[in-house]
Amino acid sequence: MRTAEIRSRFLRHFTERGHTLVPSASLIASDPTLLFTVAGMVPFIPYLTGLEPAPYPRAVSVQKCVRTLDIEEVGRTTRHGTFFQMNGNFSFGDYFKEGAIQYAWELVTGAVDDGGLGFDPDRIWATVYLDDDEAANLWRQFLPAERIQRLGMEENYWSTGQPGPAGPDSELHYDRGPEYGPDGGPAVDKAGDRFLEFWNLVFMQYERGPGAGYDFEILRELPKKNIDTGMGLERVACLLQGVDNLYEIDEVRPVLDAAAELTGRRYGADHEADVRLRVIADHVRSGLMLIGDGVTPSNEGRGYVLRRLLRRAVRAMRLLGYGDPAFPVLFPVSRDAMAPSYPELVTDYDRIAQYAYAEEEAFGHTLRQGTTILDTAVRETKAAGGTRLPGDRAFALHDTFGFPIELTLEMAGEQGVTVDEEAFRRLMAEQRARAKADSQQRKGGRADVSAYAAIREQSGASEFTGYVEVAKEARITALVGADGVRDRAGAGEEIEVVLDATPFYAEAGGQQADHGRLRTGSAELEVLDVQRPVPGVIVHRVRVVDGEVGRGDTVHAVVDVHRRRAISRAHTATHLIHKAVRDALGDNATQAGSLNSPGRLRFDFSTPAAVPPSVLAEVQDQVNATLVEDLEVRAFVTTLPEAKRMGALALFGEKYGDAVRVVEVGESLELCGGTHAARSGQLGVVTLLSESSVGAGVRRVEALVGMDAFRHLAREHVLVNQLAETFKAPPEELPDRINGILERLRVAERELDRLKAQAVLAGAGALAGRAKDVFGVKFVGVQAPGALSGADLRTLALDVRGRLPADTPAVVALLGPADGKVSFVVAVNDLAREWRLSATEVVRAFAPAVDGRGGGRDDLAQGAGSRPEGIAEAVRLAEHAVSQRVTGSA
RNA sequence: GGGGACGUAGCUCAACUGGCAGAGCACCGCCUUUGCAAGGCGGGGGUUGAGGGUUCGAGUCCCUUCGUCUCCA
Repeated sequence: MRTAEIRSRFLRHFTERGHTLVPSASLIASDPTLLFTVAGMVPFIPYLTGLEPAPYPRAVSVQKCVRTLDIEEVGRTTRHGTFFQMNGNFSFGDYFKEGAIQYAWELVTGAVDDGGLGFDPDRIWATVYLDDDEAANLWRQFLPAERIQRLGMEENYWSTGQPGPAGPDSELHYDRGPEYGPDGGPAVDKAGDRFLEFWNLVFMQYERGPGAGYDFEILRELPKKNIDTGMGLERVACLLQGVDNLYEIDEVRPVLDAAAELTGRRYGADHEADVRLRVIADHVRSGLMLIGDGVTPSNEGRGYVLRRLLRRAVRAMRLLGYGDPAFPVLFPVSRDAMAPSYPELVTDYDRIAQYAYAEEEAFGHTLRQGTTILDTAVRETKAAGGTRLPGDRAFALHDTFGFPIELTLEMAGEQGVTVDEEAFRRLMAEQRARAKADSQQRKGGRADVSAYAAIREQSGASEFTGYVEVAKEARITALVGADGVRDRAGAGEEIEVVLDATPFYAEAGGQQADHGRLRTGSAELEVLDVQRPVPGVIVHRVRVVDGEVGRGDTVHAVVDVHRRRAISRAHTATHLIHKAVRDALGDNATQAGSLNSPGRLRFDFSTPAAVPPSVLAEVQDQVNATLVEDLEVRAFVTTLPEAKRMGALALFGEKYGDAVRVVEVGESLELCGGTHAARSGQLGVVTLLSESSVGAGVRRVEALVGMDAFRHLAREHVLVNQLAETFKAPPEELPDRINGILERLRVAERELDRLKAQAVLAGAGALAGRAKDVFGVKFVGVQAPGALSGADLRTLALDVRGRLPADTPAVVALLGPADGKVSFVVAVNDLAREWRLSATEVVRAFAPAVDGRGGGRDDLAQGAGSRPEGIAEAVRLAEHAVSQRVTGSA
């Protein structure tokens, strides 16, 4: 049975039994502390923990998941995949153990013709928690007692590790037969090779207290018990397709085969090669799905995990002897294998391919660079007589240049050199420890998020009324200081205020927070920032300007309208720019972030290359044309499916509830929770300031809106007029005029340099003629004419040296006073150096006479001093140094 | 978030412990030459990413900042 078929049967089974079908959430988890959606229940956490009321009593989903914790195991075991799909049915205070077990049994053993999965009931085993008699008894309806086993907390108890819901669970296993291991059921087959676990039913029954591991207290029974199940889609596919491991199911195997063909390998012939092929198949699929959900390769967070997956796949191809770009072959294969379940992969493929191929190419660059560095490291190791590459070299290759250790091992081995792997691993461990220590230290800062959740529990969510009003009477429901919740605050203090309702917009979606004032009968507070630390709680960070406030006080909340409007105009402009950018560059140019501040905006979007000025001009033109039309900005609330039907743009990874807000301006239609201008005409003018790169594949434009834009343009206008005035040319001729001037300036400067050099060198002949004979050495020691810079002096000295016969040892020492200082140069010819005369030594010998210092090389040295009166003495000392050296060595 | 490396001519890169900013390719001109990456001679091209500091002197050392690459979390 194909994987897509199993998936649709699962969904049908539960929707027929009253479950609401919930589409898979994005792999980008809405919880910012989670890197990815790592389990089927992740999107339901708020309902399962009771944080939010569930919108339906029962639900079913097939959730995309990514886990990279066991990335090293991929390909080596049968069941580790970095991407997998979790089939799950959920009950929120509705049915409990009996329903969960019955539904599961019906689907698993139901006949294929009746929409079931058709497993042989005689091969199904169940495990339950030690004391869970209730579950055990329920299973007895379907299974003989000997195929129901009781296991401990390690296997059959579920908890998050935090205080909150917990409870026993029950797992279904399939007996693959004696060829996979001994009899005895899951209890003896801990590795799960024969009795493969494929469905876990979690019974959320209790509330647990704090404690590490399994050492915690059960506080009470939950008033509303929940069901959370997870059936590994790949595992079931494995079983129903009769293949050995998840890399051989229909959704993965084609990639494996394609990789085998590219590398000329036969799958099954060589264990190590098989592992690599499985790694490639797994990572390519994960990469495809992650990019599909809007993750892009980068050096941090999710993007880094993606990058690592893609690079590991490329690396495995290299190790199999294939060095050309492989993704253009492998990705389309993976896309076609996954398309039956995820048709959007086909429509989004251009965008996905763009990132994947670019990443492979970038890694190719890294590998080429690393190869040359590795080669020199190997050469140096050999030159030093060693046969073992030091661990720090291998680590530097990995750490600094991103060259994988496996390739280092392989390529060093080819050149007959081993690698100190132990040292390498030690350095890796050190780096890991550093990063860990740092993140531990950082954790302290955000512990108080729970405090805000508690406020919501107690006082309910704060209502945002700012779409329709900018002032409101409200009540203070909580005050939070640095040390926690408190009752009062006095003048001068900075605290956080939560209201039951507020017109203040909290920073979100790139739109900056409102500022303004809160006034009570006796106090005045200035709002400095507004944030929403947890959903439903809007926190105003304020400074108490005057008086004293307390919890329960009534306040008059007034938004700074001037700032709000300027921000709103920027936000509306962002939508228009987004639309224009997509019109100009294609729909692949999607928003990757934005910032809307008063009168100014920043808009990041993904696109492969720099945007040419002509396109920017086009974008700016289109936006301003929309402003002139003075279109109405319409905001309305609708359902997500309806919004999608209308073609509204939704950002990746954002979490939208059932009701979504849509903002429409002309042809621009976006899901958006921000505030906007009422009509596009209110924006006045939009002017693009710059276009730049944020990172690979992402560009940024910045723009001004309204009066800020106008003032900017006006300033530029004045500036151009000033320039026209200064250069005596009409504005349109300025570029030519300035280029002409620069060219003339360049010519003049070169001429000046030439004349100066001529002047400097004019005296060179005379100076050379004044050479004295000092014990066989031609010596020129003089105060140079005119005020020469150090560089000029050097040129002169070299010229003088050049004029002296090369077959006689020669020393030239020139000193030039300038601005109360003295610079000096000594040049020595080759023959003089053979006589062991060093320019540096000569300089050092006379420099003190002018309170100077200097040095250089044997043939040329220079320096400077601060006492021009000492020049004559210095010249004498120079000559003395030469004579001493010559006579001393003669 | 924490580390590491690198920013030098249009491109690829040199410049030893601080001491004359260079090479190859590309470009322009002239010459030579019917032959596939043609040869010879000559030439232009640089705020050594930016800013500050140390020093007689900084591409080189120190600090700040921007950018690129990379590892770890």
